[in-house]
Amino acid sequence: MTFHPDDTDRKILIELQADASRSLDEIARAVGSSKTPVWNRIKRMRAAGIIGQQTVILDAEALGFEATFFVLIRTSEHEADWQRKFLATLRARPEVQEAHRLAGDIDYILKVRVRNARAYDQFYQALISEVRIYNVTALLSMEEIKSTVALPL
Amino acid sequence: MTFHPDDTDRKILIELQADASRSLDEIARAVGSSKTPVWNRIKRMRAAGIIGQQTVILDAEALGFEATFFVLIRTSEHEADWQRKFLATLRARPEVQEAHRLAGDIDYILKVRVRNARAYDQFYQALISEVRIYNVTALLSMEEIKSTVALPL
DNA sequence: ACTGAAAGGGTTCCAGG
DNA sequence: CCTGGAACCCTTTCAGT
Repeated sequence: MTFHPDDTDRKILIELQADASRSLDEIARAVGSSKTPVWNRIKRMRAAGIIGQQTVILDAEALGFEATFFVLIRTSEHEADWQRKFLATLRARPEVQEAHRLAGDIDYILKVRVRNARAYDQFYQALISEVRIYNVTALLSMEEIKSTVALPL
Repeated sequence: MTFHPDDTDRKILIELQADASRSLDEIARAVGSSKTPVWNRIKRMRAAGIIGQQTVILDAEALGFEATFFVLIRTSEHEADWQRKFLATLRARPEVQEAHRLAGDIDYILKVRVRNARAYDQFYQALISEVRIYNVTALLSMEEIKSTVALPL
């Protein structure tokens, strides 16, 4: 199930991660190949789902999203039904940018991006009214030191 | 310093976040406008830094990045010098996808994406050998429930 | 598997309303 | 500030090596 990129594939992925707006010609030159082979490789990796969504990174602060919270959640409920509802809630809430189920005594971690602390409280109230949660700790980010979606290929 | 997108700007940003590979014509149709005005708005927002990097989301699992850790860090050192070195280390390490300075008794949180637990340990050993850290808790992700970079515009 | 070329479509820019 | 069009560049495909 794992994909094993060769050297050229890996270089292509690095280039696309860094700047997906460049032309095929530029990418081909950067990886030391030419248009058609690069195009075929990209097409193959797209079809295989290795290359997914093409998107644009927006300046969250400039657009007024000034508060990021990491939310640590402990629950006492572990039935399938509770979990299904919890996951559906998280996926439906656009302010939840990341959600992970964890090993260990904290069960879930969320990354929540909102305009301000009040918006976080509204999210929090909505969440605990929809599903039973045993314990919540919110960590407020004061400064985003680093943020990337690039994999260290 | 905050940018106030009008309705059309906001629609354009939503479309670009969802799929930046579509043509200007398609985006213009989706937001109920036409090519030139949409092009001018995108150009303006790019120049202002509202629209940043254009990138591609890769399938981390398929490429063999099977372990994600959230790392909670407490430190006793708060001098400018220590902090400068710590930040430089984080920024230099490609396995660190996110790093935030926090309010409260946990000082930093990192999101670290690696191939396996052993690679995490190598990162951890390198980190603590470069900077003094008082206390570290690593939370291991068992399941990525949700992951998006889109802002809830 | 790569090269080169050709057709169609897209981006970018500009004149005019 | 929008419309429409023109020029140029890119993507996509295909035949040939």
